[in-house]
Amino acid sequence: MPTYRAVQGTRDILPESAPAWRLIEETVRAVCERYGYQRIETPIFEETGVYARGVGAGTDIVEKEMYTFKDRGDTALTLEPEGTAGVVRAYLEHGMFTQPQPVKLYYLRTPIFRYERPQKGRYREHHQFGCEALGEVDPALDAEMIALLWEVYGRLGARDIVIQLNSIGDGNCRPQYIERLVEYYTPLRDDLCDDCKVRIVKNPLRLLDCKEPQDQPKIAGAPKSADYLCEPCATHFAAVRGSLEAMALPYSINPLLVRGLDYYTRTVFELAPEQGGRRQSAIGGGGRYDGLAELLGGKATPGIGFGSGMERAVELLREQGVALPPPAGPQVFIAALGAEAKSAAMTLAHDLRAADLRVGIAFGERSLKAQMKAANTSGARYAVLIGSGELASGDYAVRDLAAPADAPDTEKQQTIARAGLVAWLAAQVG
RNA sequence: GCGGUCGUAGCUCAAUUUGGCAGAGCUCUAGAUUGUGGCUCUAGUGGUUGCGGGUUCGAGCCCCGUCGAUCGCCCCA
Repeated sequence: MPTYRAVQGTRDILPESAPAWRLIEETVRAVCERYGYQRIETPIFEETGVYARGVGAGTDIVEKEMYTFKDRGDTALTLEPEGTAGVVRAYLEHGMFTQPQPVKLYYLRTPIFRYERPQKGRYREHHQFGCEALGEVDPALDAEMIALLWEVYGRLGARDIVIQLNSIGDGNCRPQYIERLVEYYTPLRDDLCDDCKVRIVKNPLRLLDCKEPQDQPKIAGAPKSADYLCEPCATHFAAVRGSLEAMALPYSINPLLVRGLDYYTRTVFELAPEQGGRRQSAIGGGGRYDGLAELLGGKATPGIGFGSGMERAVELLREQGVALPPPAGPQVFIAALGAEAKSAAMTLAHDLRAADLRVGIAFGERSLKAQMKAANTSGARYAVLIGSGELASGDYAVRDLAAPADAPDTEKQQTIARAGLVAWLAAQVG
């Protein structure tokens, strides 16, 4: 048993999952750029205040899930627990409010750290891609972003994904709504599950997504945020829905959808596989955060964004059996016998790679048989054999590894002059 | 942070109701006439049975602790 293993809740992303990661990354990049989003990468740690103030001191993330430490200069730092706050900090720091608004940014494969109890689809380190659009309140921007996220998963080939949408109001109407909610729940208090007894004080919105059967009837009768929106929020919400309908996106309103970060206002949304049912299966979620920039010390700047978990996306593709592009193995494999031939093999490999071919070489002093075996396993189409005969004549043996096993050797193998070999192979595999 | 299940070679698993220096398949390495793959055959590498205690003449199998995985809660992507 090895002395060290990956620490709890972290995992290695091994070559076998590379095709899925690559497909997701390329899809995200292409779709984001099509929607006019530009890539941004922020540091994976920030001063703790960025998250403590941005995400909200009372949230679980800040209260008990952040990886916070002091560096050698005694600065309080925190490993990024979510993607938005750092991007907003960068927007303010670099004066992006002087650019044409909205400023549309995306991040990809950003590591996110949360000290949680690991389980399937939930890790202490995971990666997200996400988008942030700052400096514009237009509800069309909300709808466009939801469309973007939807398109990413559509292009990936994921099936049965649903969009859930809600509005939780803003600083004007939400406090009043929460009051109503608490008023409604207070008389029912003794009858609530233990978690909800805490929620009613600590995080009333969460009352709405309790899963205890005993509380479901109470949830059904509870006031819903969408019914208590102030006029501007109601207008905004209606416009978002209108734009989604204009694009024929199959969303559904979920009046019970709330999100855990304090900075959300108005629009909140989530993407999840249809049969998952449970919230943990959400593969992306976000919303508007019109108050966040101010919390971070900037001038009032509206914004909207989402984050989407890439490990969950990889798992989703695996579960749904989405076809992935095969890994790019070598096209040509070179086997050599003896030191002089090995040297010639290195030269040939170098020339072939300069001609953009993917080339493998047998290392070590293996028998030709072993080298041919390696060539076969590598998946290469052609094997080039170099021995004393080839060196003397200048004609190299080239074997077609894709030929039928029962074909005669004369059909599988031929000799090609070294001088024309690079061009010949390039033409064959090109 | 709480509760359930589980933890044997790199991988998938076996080891009679507690007892022989712990086995198989796959992978890997080397061979099966001297320089040739895909099939087959042979052999080998590889485990102080997650770790640490305890009970016992004796534990992979029983007990406790611990670490980890997994499922659910909490929360989130």
